[in-house]
Formats: sequence, C-alpha cells, structure tokens
Amino acid sequence: MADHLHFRDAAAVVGTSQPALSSAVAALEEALGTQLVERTTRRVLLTPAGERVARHARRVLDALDDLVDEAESARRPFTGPLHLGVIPTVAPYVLPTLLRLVRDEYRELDLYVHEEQTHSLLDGLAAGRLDLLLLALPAGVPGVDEIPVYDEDFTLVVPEGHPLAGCQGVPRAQLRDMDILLLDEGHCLRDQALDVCREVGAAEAGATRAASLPTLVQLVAGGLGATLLPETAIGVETRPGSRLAVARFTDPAPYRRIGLVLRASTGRAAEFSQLAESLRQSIADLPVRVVRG
Amino acid sequence: MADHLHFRDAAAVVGTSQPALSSAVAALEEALGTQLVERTTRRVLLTPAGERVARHARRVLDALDDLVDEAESARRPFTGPLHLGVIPTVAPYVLPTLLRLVRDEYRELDLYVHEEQTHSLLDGLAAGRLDLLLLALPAGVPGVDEIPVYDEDFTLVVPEGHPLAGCQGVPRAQLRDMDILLLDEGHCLRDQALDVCREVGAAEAGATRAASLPTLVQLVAGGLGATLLPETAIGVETRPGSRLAVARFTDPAPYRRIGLVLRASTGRAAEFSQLAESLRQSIADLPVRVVRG
DNA sequence: ACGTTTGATAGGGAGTAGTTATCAGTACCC
DNA sequence: GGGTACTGATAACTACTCCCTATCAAACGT
Repeated sequence: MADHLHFRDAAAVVGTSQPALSSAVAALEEALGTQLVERTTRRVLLTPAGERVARHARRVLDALDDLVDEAESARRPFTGPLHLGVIPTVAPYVLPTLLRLVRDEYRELDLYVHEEQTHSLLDGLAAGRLDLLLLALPAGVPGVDEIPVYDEDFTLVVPEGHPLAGCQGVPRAQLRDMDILLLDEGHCLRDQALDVCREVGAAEAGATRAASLPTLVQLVAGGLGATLLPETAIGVETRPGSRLAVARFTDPAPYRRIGLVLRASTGRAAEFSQLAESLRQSIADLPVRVVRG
Repeated sequence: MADHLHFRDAAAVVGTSQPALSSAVAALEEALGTQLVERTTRRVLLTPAGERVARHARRVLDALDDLVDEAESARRPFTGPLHLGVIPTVAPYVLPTLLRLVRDEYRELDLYVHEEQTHSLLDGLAAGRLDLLLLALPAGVPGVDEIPVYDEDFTLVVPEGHPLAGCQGVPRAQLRDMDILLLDEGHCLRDQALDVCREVGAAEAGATRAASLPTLVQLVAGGLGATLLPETAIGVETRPGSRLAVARFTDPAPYRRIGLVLRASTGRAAEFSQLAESLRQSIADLPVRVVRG
C-alpha cells in the first residue's frame, strides 16, 4: 500500500480485494487513532504519520520474516543448541569420540556437555536444562525414553604384582577375598560395582571412597585394594607405568549398559535416535559391545 | 507463554482461555512447521526452536509497540515534519515572523520551508511533497482548500527624487505615464501587478524583467522606471540609503490576498486553521490587513 | 489406588472479514 | 463542455475463523 499508493494495485499484490484493503486500512487508522493516508478518488497519499507507521510496519514485517527464517532453520535437525549430560565415569572415555563425531558430521550442532552425576542429570532433563543424557541404563524414572548404545564389561583392577594380575578368567566369587575400593556416593558406577559385590557376598573395603576414577586407581596403585572399572576406562587409567594390572572376569563378565536418555515428550526422538546410531558407529574402536534398539 | 511455561496461567495473562491459547500455539507450530513447546500433562518446556522463536516474537512485539507509540505521538497536532511552500515574494518578509512563531509556540514542529514559484508549489502540494503552501489567493486549482491570512496593498516604488515620491494619493491611472518594471515570468507578483496595469491601460516597460524583488528595486533605484511592491516588502527593500521612494495609491489601493493552501483531502485542516490563526496574530506588526475565514 | 492438575479435544455460537455489486467524485479527453 | 473511465468508499451477504464451555485422558503426588 505504502509502495503502490493505489488501493486496487496494492490489494492485488496482497492477494485480496480492494474493499477488503480499504476497510483494513480504515480499521488500522481507527485503531491507531490517526489518519494514515489521504484519499482522493484520484490520488492516494501517505500522511506524515502514515510514512512513519509504514516505516515501523516494515520493521515489524522484517522481524516477522526473521522469525519465520529462524523457525525454518530450526526445522532442520542437528542444528542449534544441544545440551548433553554425561556421567563422570563415561565422559572422559567417550567424549573424545563424540566430539570428533559432532565436529565432523554435525557441524551445525552447538553441543554443550554437562558432566554431572545421574540424579542431577535426570533433574536437569526434566527441568529442560538438558536435552539429552548419556548414562548407565536403566534410568529408572518415568517420562523418559532410553536408547541403548553399548554394553561394557567391568574389569578387575589390581595393583601391579597382585596374584590375579593379568588373569583372564577370574570368577566373581573371588571378590569375596579382596578389598574392594569404590567411588563416592552418588556415582552410579559405585552402585553398579556394589551390585556385583553383593551378588557374590563381597563387601566394600572399609570407609575409603574416591571422588573420581583417577583417584580410585591411585588408591589401587597404592596397594589399598582392588576395584572394578568399566572397560572404556581401562585404556586411559591403566596405561604403562601406572603400577596397575587388570584381570578379566569369567565369561559372562558383569557389565553395564550405557545409552541415551531423553524426555518422552521431546519431539526430537528421531533426531536423537540417529545420533545414537552415529555414536554406535563411531565407538567401534572402543572395547564395548554395540547395542541396538 | 514463554514466560509462564504454563498454559492456563499464560492464557489468563493474555486474557483468553486455555483451549484458545492451546490451539493458537498449535496453529503457530503448524504454520512454522516446527515444534515450539514440549507438552507433558505435567510440564511445559520450550524447545530450542521455541526459545528462538519466542525471542524473535518479542522483537516483533517491540516493533509493534514502537509503531503504536509512533502513531500515538503522531496523533498530537503540531508535531513531526511539515513541509511548507512559500512564494519568493512572500518568504523574505513573513518567514522571520513565521519561524519565530514556530520556535516559540510549536517547538515539536519540524518545519521545512520550500521557496518556489506558485505553479511549482501547487505541483508539490498535489504530489504530496509539500503539506501546506503560503501564497497569493486564489490558487485557482481544484482539490485544494484555501485559508486567507492577510491582505496587503500594492505600493508604488519610484526612484528617489521622482515627482511622485512620498505622494499619498496616487490614482492608478497615473501608471499609464510611467515605465513599469516587473518580475520575470512565473512570479505571481508579476501577474498581479500586470492586472493592475491592464486595468488602467498601462504597459510594461520594455523587456527588462527582474528575477527577484531585490533586483527589481535595484532597477528602479537605477532610474529605469517604477514598480509595484507589496507592502510587506517596503520596509525591507526601501530602507534609508536605497535611493528609493514610495507612493501610496488612492484608497482603495490595489492589493493581493495571501493565505494558506492545503489539499482538501489532508485531514490536517483543523491543525492548519489553527496555524493560520496563530500566523495572523503574529503578523500584527506587519503593514497588512488580517483576514479571517 | 485415588484425587488433583495438566494440556488436548469436541461442539456450538458469535463476530469478523472477505466477497461481489454498486455508488459517487474527479480527471482526462475529445 | 460533456462524456467516459477510473478512483476509493459503501452496502449486503456469506463464510470462516476464532473463542468459549464442557469434557477427556494422562500423569504426578499422596
């Protein structure tokens, strides 16, 4: 309208009829309480107020276009921010792979990694602070969906020179005769190891608990006892010179399942499923068993 | 909605019902093709896309507020731009008064003065380039309204020492015996003076025409003839030392009517009428007869 | 297991907004 | 000067949208 200064032409451009536009402009003037256009049967002019309103209207429309563009781009999956929560006993060993994956295949994904314990992650997921979690399954809370990614065995870690060092077929019952060191309360790995111990009637060694896996292995290296580590941690934590040795359990070894957790209501389920599959393919070099479905 | 994360609360704030808001959000999502909020029967969360859309929506609303504010301020008369066209034979003598008036009483008025000849002003008015004109009435074109402001007599200007110098009752017929100098074509003052001359059968002196009033009086001072000047110009153009003298015509003297001209469709008629009245009061010190209505 | 609270859905009614047809005024052209 | 064509406004009618009340189904907390 402001461009054409002609009701019929402008109406045609907008795809409506001249009376409709006419009354629309009249309604706008009524609403604003200001005359916007000067009408003659021969000429249409914008009043100064009309000029300014038209300028502002263009700004409004621009902002609307931006909004639509934003929505348009948001419709593409694997773009925009993704807040991923990862438990501390998984993060150090899987993140390198995951970050490389995102960098190579999901360039437009803004990945924010939050390393917290399971309960905190689940709270964050429910509150909307986090979008996706990578932790040990099952999460055991309602309202979430789980996508398994891989299983990893637990491995026995002992001090260098320990009788079991390098042993490939340790029966779980052997744990009863050992001092088992565990992580602090709150780490799910602690509970998982405890489960294994309880299963065979083994007990935690005294009150010594570690705040992190590196600390834990230091305790083991110091000869205070043995511990259970997930396979993915072995390569990093028991490197040569660490004064540690590993021992495998008899098949089937105890294991934990690691997977993605998302809100059941998320609407990005398909996207996350695909992400899970990409992750499975990326961790082929880790000592884990990929799990689908 | 983005603020409350709760359909019922948000609906209450907006002043509508929960189903209405629910379907509105659904419709928006449909239109944008993107999920904006995650709904649980227990919790409402914005998706990343929803966050961004909400941010953009706020910008849209801000722009709309600006628009409304703009209209609001535009509703106040005597604010914003006013493009005033003035003829050259009026501008130098009335503008000082007018500008002082605007500066003192209409501080928020952005006055732009355009000094052009009548036909150009009328074109500009019709085209919307100008909002208001100050010129000699009648304009003689359709579609415009006229507001008379004042009448000013024509005064005879002669060289110093001329037989009529200082004479207070010169009959118009006297013009027949004089060399009358006039402005260039296009100046309405030329036509007005010509009318006076024709009335009594007087003729223009040769081909000598001036482009401006100052030039014209220089010609008179140089002894090339006499001319007719509007009263408002006398004080400025025939100051002491200008080697000019004036003579008044017998009552009733020839005169011209000066007034405002606006588009009949303008919608600012009331504003301009008030401006005219202010102008009338401001020019009390000029040698004119104020005219109302 | 039950009650409360949440968002979604169904159905009906009112108001808006669009359509076509027509009017009235103006400029242009012969 | 008169006719013509084109302008925006108006009228009457229609259709649709939007909103409301009432109700439902699911999920959390007790």
